[in-house]
Amino acid sequence: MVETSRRREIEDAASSLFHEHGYAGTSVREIARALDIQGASLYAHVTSKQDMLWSIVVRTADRFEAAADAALAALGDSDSDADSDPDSDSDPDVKRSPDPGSRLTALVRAHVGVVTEDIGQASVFVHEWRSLSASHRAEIGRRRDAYEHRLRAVIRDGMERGDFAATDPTAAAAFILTALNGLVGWYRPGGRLKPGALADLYAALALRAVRHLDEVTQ
Amino acid sequence: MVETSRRREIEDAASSLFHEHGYAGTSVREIARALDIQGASLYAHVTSKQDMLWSIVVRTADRFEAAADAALAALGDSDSDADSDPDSDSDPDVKRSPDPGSRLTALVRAHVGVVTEDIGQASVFVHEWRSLSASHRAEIGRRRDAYEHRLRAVIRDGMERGDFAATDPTAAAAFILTALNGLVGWYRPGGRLKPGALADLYAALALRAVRHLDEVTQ
DNA sequence: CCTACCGATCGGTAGG
DNA sequence: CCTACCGATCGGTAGG
Repeated sequence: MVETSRRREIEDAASSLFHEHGYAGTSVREIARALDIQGASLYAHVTSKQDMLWSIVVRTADRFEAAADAALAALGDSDSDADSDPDSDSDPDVKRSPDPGSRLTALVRAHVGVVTEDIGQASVFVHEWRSLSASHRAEIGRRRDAYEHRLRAVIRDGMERGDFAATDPTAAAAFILTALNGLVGWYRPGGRLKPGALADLYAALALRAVRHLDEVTQ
Repeated sequence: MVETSRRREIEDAASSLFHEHGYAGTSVREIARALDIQGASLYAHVTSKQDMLWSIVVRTADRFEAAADAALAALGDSDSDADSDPDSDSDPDVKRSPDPGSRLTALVRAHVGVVTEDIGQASVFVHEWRSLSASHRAEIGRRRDAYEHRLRAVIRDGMERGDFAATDPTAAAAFILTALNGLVGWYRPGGRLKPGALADLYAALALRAVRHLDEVTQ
């Protein structure tokens, strides 16, 4: 569909401008200029400025959730998907999840991957949700909460197993998640640190932040 | 001076609205309405909307820097101020600074204190610098760099002394600093976690993030 | 701190 | 995707 690819070009231009100047600080005409068309011509493809923001935010939320799902599924975590891996040789009644350290590492690497893959979209998702309409904001709020809850559950699990240091799971999850999201403020594609190296560094920092000092898992 | 306190009221109203809706998303008339005056009446006290933003940002930058200075000075760090503490009994030629772990803890606690003390101002400082005019943005950029450099220096020092794990000091400082700044997105005065408890939790998380696993300093 | 007002720009529509 | 245009709102000024 031609329409779909043009729509994608518009959202790409919009997300990079929203990233630079914010949603409220970007005019519809600036988005149009980046595409070399007239401001009014944009409305042949989108119904409103809010429509563009909403598409970008939803698509990015999808990407974050899919990446987290895939990362946990690759570990053989039966909680991460509706149907568990039939090749798994673990007894589902005894220990259904891999160790919390591995799960935390997987979640952090997945999150960093999504951010570095498209810094503009990730930045809009992280910063511009305040500009969403009330109902859209509420919907994204629920999805964010569920996403953060998953990280919190890993930390709580690690604490209960004694792998992680005693801390406040809510504060620890917020600390780590905001650090990961903070990447949108300083990561630059083509910079000194490549996405893979950043994922390694951030996974190590996040894991150490919650892990017991006397653990020598890595 | 009456004028100064009225000016402060205006900046308080502005920072809380900038915090909620962003600089570009807040109109001068909305700020005026919060003060129960007409939009045009604001210009008896400020010269422009940008002028309000700049005052808030400068004042908050001052607070962050002063808090960090005081925190390090209280440890007896001779680098933290122009004139060193005459009561200090440490030999300035051998080891002029306290251990990196204490310095990191002090900086984190100071930062969290500034954020929790006025979440609106801190939020504007963290999020709205993109809305500053070019020259103002450049000036704040330099001050932010210097502030972050100080944190980086502590981390590098800790690595060289062997107290901290091998990591990338730039990435580690950014990780920690963005986690601290992320507080403006979820800290709420009067919430479950009080400023003191938050400072303790965040200091522990930041310290563990960079510290060697086999260290048992705390 | 007010009323009255300014030019510029905003998001969006009509009609092709 | 264009030209032409809309009402609303923007930051800010004049003059009191």
